[in-house]
Amino acid sequence: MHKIHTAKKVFLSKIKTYIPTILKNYLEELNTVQRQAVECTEGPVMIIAGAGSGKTRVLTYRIAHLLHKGVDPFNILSLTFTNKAAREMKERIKQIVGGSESKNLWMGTFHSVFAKILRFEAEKLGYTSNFSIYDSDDSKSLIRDILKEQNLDDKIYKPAVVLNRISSAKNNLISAAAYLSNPQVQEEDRMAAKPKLGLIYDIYSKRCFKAGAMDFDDLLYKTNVLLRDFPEVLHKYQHKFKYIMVDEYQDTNFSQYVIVKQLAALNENICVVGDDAQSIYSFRGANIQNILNFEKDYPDLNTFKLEQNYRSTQTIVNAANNIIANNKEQIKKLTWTSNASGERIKILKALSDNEEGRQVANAIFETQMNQQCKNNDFAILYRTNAQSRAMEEALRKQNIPYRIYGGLSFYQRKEIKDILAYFRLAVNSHDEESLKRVINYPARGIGNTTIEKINIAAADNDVSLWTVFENLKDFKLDINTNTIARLDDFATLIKSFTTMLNTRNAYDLGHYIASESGILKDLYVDKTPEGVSRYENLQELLNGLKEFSEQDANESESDNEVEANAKNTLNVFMEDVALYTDSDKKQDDEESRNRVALMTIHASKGLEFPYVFITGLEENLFPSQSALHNRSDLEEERRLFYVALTRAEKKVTLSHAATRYHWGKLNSCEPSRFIDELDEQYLEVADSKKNNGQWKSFNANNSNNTIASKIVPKSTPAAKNLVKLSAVANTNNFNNAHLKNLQIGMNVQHERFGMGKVTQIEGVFPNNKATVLFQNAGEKQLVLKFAKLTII
DNA sequence: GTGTAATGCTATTGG
DNA sequence: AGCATTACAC
Repeated sequence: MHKIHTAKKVFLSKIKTYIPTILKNYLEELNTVQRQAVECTEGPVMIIAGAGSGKTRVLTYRIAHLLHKGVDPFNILSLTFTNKAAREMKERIKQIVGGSESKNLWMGTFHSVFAKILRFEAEKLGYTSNFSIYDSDDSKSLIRDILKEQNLDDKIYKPAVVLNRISSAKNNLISAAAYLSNPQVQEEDRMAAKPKLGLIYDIYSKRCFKAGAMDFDDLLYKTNVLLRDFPEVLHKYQHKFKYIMVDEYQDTNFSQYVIVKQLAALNENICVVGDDAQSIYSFRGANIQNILNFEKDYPDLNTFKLEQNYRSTQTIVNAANNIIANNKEQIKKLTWTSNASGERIKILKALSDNEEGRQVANAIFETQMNQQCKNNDFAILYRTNAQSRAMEEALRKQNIPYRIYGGLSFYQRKEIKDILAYFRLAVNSHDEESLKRVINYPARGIGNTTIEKINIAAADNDVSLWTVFENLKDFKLDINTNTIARLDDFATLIKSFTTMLNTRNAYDLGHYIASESGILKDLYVDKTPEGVSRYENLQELLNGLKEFSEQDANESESDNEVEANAKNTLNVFMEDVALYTDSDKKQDDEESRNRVALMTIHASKGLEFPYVFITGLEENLFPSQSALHNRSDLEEERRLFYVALTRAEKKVTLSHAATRYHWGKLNSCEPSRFIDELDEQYLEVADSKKNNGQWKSFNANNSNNTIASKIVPKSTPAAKNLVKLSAVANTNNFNNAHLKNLQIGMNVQHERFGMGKVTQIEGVFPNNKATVLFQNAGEKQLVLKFAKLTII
């Protein structure tokens, strides 16, 4: 108690310096525990924050509080899970303490913060500050090359699997040398019939280094190497980051854990925030033990548990607790809410994945008609990205605008990767993956045989491809003079781009490269719809460059000491671009924001929506097939379901389909065990679970027809079910039969919108829509089978 | 060396 | 089903 009091005094004394903005007393917006967590700024702190418990608010205010106490923003490091979260948090802090202070905070994802530090310290590791960042496609492509060169079978050494192995080695701080010399690891690989994994890892690392490139895991791994091998660097950052905060701590891996531990070792002002119940990233090395063991690392720890949920209804909170109670491993906590009990969870049963989409789209439409709400009040969540297609089609048919988050991101599109490869080459010509990508795109007569010869020369002399390029004559290659000339032209082109890096801004140079490389023309000429879309994407990237180039110099001025007057160049743009994701893209206008959100459950972490649809609740899909055979994987799937449920504020709707396409083949599906785990008291239809079991007998391998009676002969028990189900699905269609004779000009009464007049009718009953002009509510489009309308 | 047809692989989640 | 790589004709 005493501590809290002191902290408040300090805060009050500071008030004089921030007169206008401070008037809002942020501490009063917090509940007791939240406030304690905010005010406990010294020493190790762990905040166990249940879903919707105001975690972001606590983190934000804690930083604001530190600033008010007079801590220099340069001394605060805050690690978030996404760049978007960092941006939003910065924005809120700015509102509380004012802009000039918040700018200098170090805030971002592990990857972006430590990429920045690595660029600063690159020389110590033998890199230059302009190193490339390989994304996983680059990494896999490099692995494929290595396999070819080593004559290894890519069916045994699948690139994705190899990369995973390398990735988990790095995340556990095992170097290639350590990997090769560890008898246990070697034995493991021999047993798995993949004895060459260590060799591949070793070559892979060397090739990345030669190309001046780091992959995603290197950004963490090399940071560890830096802090381990250069004590003066460690000391520097230990002194710099006097206060460290880590969000979503349950999803950090060993490599991240060690970085944080090292940096915090001097001051021990380390605050981690997390929820073990929401740990869902073990597949990329996240270790739930980091949060479970935090107490052992810091025995004099202060722990705060945020257990009151401000987001969801009681039904949702209780149902989520009911689900997570099935997990064995967890920190005990009781999440509760004082919100209303709210609506029960609804379950939609569909015959096929397409029908599931239709039902979800209809339900959204219906909710929008009954409750006045916007498109962005809805989210459709799924376990795998492939499920988005059926949802998209259904939403398009209903004319409901939507936006897909994740999936194939903008920056992963071929045309974007192509132009970025040129940019990367301009910044770092040794970047091997970029060079291979565009050396003959657009086609300039440099074929595989020539590239192969250069490859061999580079490998024989242990230099990068670019070094061979730059010194073609010295390598005495067996290439005809014509081709030599083309190679020289290409090298000259790239060099000319490089020389312009410091003399032109990002947009000018980007546009110049797009046109000089021939990409702009190549995409412009293609008038197919896909080609047009590619051209538009390229334009969008260039627009982004333009915005970047025109950024107010003041905005970015404070960032760091170097490059005082070179903030708008292409190399600066390229520093972050590899770490951008779709959700980092700004979307300020109402039109692009007011859309139904479609995303995987993983991508929904940290977000909230009034209405949430969790789709594809089927065995082998959710929980995923690969999670069924061991307890901890299954528990992670269950935590994933917990995360999905707790995204919702008002209402959750679950859906599952009896059949689903998988690789072009129709499969039958059983409802998920997670539905059975939900207590019936939380479900809208009490008997909705009763007939689940009978679906097992349904086999739809030879049909893609959605009309039930046509699929299976009526005599079988399964057929009876189907008829019954389709009847259920159809009841909605006919409960508005009295509207069959609705005509233009008729006066009608709506449950919510009041009196109105029909101005237009389109479509055929019962799938028709009417446009009604209401006296008070304005013009509305109503689908008649759902509309709460009466003819007057 | 380039363009098109055939083949084969993929889809668990992501920075 | 959709995309990427490979095979083969020009």
